[in-house]
Amino acid sequence: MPEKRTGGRSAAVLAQIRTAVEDLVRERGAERVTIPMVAERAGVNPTSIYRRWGDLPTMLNDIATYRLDPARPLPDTGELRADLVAWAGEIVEHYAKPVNAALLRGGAASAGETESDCLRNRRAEAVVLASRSGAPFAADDIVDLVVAPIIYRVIFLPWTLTDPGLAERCVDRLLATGRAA
Amino acid sequence: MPEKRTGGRSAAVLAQIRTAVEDLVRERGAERVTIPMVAERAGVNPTSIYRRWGDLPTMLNDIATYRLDPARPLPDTGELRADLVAWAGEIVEHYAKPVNAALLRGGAASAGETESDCLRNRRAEAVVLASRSGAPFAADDIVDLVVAPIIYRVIFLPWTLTDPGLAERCVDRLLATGRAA
DNA sequence: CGCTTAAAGCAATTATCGTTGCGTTAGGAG
DNA sequence: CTCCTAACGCAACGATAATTGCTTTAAGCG
Repeated sequence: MPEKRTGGRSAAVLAQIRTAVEDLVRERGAERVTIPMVAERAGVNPTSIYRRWGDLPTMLNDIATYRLDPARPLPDTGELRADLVAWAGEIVEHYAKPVNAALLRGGAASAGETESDCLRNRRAEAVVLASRSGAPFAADDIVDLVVAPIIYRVIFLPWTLTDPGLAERCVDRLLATGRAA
Repeated sequence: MPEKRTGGRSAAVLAQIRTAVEDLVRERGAERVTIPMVAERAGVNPTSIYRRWGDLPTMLNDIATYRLDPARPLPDTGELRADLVAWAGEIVEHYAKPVNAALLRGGAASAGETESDCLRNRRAEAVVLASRSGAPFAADDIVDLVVAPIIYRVIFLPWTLTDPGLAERCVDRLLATGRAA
């Protein structure tokens, strides 16, 4: 049995590295971060990082993936629109934090080969929400009409994220399209 | 008169650098490209690049900006839907090329401070198209409903760009929303 | 509680990046 | 054609990133 060692010191090191990455990425932006830098901030030897991930983009992707809530409960008020608004609001709120936005941008740079875990999760959530209410629209519609506009703003127009009506507007457009179809 | 020297050798060097960047970015992804690398591929001295752009993100942004047609004529068939579909189709087609997608991702990494020229142009085009037909919807709607879904797919789901109905679907959603409002 | 060995630390080495000063080439204006 | 100088090439340097061999620590298993 291949023994793997995920706990104890390794876990501690990993945690230190994670917070170091998050701090640095927030302070300087994903691309002005280097591995030795992270190592120093984390109080860890650079070698450990090189050996574990090999490469900075790889590491960033991994950290970014972890960052988003693995299995949080989805909103379930019984009313579809309210659920969707709450869900979209969570996404907006999450990426309104500069750390998460920076990590997303960093991840975007090396995305494109396989769908990043990051967004696959969102897609899955969308499917759950859609099917729960008898699926008046496809998961793709949710992605196109809610996720995409939000993520686009996060990456390219971050200062528009404070707009309080954003989530609602996206959801209403989605519902309108669902009705029309 | 500030003499500027845009032709001859400088132009040749620039062209070599451009194709080198495009090749490398396509081959390895924007994050794994370095300036010395580009210089070698271009058969040019690294110093020239450092002096011209200063650093890599700046250079990538500049190349990417150039890449998208600076002042091409917008489609004008007289019919709104056709114009929009053609316009959206152009964007899809443009970013369906791996080079352009990779450059966009590279730009995304350093975006967020100021709106990248890249997307500002698109926004401007959207305004023109909207106002031409008596503006049944805001520029923001075009961005949210057409640009965002496309760009989102370019970055995170590039393999879905081959979908031939994408542009039309986005435009139709936009028109539906316009009617509803 | 020991054994085994995965993972972290350490140190020395190599590779690579980015900078700078200076000489060379050639674009553009007169 | 000639002059001026912008832009490129070259070479040397300092700084930092990445690699590698070896040692040390401690996770997971019996």
